[in-house]
Amino acid sequence: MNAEATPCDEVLETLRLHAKRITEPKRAVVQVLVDAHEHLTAEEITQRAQVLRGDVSPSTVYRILEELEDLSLAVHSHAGHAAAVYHLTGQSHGHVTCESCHVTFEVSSDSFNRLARELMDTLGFELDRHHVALSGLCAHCRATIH
Amino acid sequence: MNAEATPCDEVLETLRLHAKRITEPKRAVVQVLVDAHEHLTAEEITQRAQVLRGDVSPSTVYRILEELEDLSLAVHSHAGHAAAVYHLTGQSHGHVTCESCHVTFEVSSDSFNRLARELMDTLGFELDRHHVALSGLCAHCRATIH
DNA sequence: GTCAGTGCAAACGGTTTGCATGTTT
DNA sequence: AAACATGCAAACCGTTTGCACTGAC
Repeated sequence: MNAEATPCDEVLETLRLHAKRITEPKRAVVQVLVDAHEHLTAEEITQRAQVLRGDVSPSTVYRILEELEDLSLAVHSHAGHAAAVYHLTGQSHGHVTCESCHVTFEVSSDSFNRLARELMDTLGFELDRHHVALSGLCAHCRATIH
Repeated sequence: MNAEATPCDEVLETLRLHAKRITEPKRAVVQVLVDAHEHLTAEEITQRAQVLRGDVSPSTVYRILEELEDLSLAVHSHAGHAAAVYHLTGQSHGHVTCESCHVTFEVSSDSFNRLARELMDTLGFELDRHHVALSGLCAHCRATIH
C-alpha cells in the first residue's frame, strides 16, 4: 500500500534501473502504451506519440519497442496478415484476431492452458501464447457475413 | 474403389472443373506441393518448381497459390516472423512453429477443438485453425537452450 | 565530454501489381 | 481468335539499418 506511482512512471523507472536514458520519444511511446486499452501497431503508436510530442520517427518507435521487449515490459504478436501489434505486459493471455474486421481479443490464460499442456505432453512443445494470434471470425462479422 | 488418379491429377482436375487453365507452371507448383511433406514457403515452392520446369517466376507462384487457396485446395499460415508457409488441404489440423529452429508441426484437430469450442462459447469467435500458427519452443530447442 | 538515443533516408524481405507477351482453350 | 496465364520489373508495406547529429547523463 505505498503511494503508487503512475503506471507510466513505473515503466520509466524500470528503464532507468537498466541504465537506459529517459527521452522525450520514450516518454511519449510509454504514455501511448499505458493509455491504450487495445493492441496497437507500430504505426498507430507512432501517430499517437506524434500527437503527444510532435516528431517521433517510426524507426525510433521500433527501437523503443524493441528495448521495451528486451526488458520484458512489452510484447508483440502477429495477427494474420497485418502488422504486428504491441502492448505492455500484464497478466498472461492469448490473442485471437478477426480476419474480417481485424479486431484483436485477449483470451484468458485458462483457455490456452489446456492446449499448452496438451502440446507439452504430446510434442514436448512449449507454447508461447503471446507471440502469435490465432485468427478466425468474431461474433459480429460471423453474423454479418453468413 | 475406382482406379485412383495421382493426387497431383486430382488437384489439376479440380482446377479444370473450375474452368482454370492447366499450364506448365501450375503442374510444377502442384507437383511440388504434392511431393512436399513439410510446409513450404513461396520461395521454396518457387525454387523447387524451377527444378522441375526451369523458369517459374515468384509472382506466378503467388498467383497460383492464390488460385489454389480460392478453390480451397491449399492453405497458408503465418509462422512467427517468417514468411507464410503453404500446403495442400488434407485433414483439418493446426500449426505450431518453433521460434528457435522454425520447424512447423501439425497438431491434431482434437487439440484445437476444445479451445475452438471455448472461444465460440465465450466470445462467439469462430476459430480458423489453419491461418495462424502458434509459436513456442520445440522439445529439441528447449533441451538445447535451457 | 561522452555515449546512448534520435531523425532521416536508404535498404530490406516478402508480397502484389501493371503491363506487354505468350499459351491454353 | 479470345481469354486467360505468364514473366518481368516496379511498386508496395512493414520493418531494419547506416549515418551524422542531438541531447541525457
